[in-house]
Amino acid sequence: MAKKYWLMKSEPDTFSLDQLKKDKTTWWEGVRNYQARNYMMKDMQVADEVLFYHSNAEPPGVAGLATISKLAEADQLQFDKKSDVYDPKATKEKPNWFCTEVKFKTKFKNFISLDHIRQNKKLAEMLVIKKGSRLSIQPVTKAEYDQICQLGQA
DNA sequence: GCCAACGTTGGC
DNA sequence: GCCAACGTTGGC
Repeated sequence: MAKKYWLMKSEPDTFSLDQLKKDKTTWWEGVRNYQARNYMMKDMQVADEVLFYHSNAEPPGVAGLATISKLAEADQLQFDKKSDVYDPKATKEKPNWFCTEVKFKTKFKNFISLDHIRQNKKLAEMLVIKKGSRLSIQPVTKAEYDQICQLGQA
């Protein structure tokens, strides 16, 4: 299957690209949106490329790159009563939420701010700049991915 | 199955 | 901290 390209949002106060660099890999836990979950469960493949996006940040934007390192497995936080993303309806036999493992790849030389994306005509179709697009995992095209890489590493 | 109320996201 | 946009919940 052809490689796919994604944008994954994280709040740097919660989990930043620098943290991922330190940890090397992380399970992308805590997603509680079905559309985002389905992307992880059904569409993501090992070696898919990821734009690591800092949301709720100053400024918001793409901080660097990651890759998918493992296919989706049950999100362990759904079983953890102390977690604020605990799901009482989920059981180990029938988990409700899944997440992939994400591996650090690159921290950009140039942070690509949301503003910067908006100003680039080649990136005009990206979901992240569409009004009200809150989805925390979004597909991107290869062309968009390549363009952002080029800007980030120039 | 509709839809109003409510909660969350995330830029500003 | 505000609030627009959107997703989810739950009564009917």
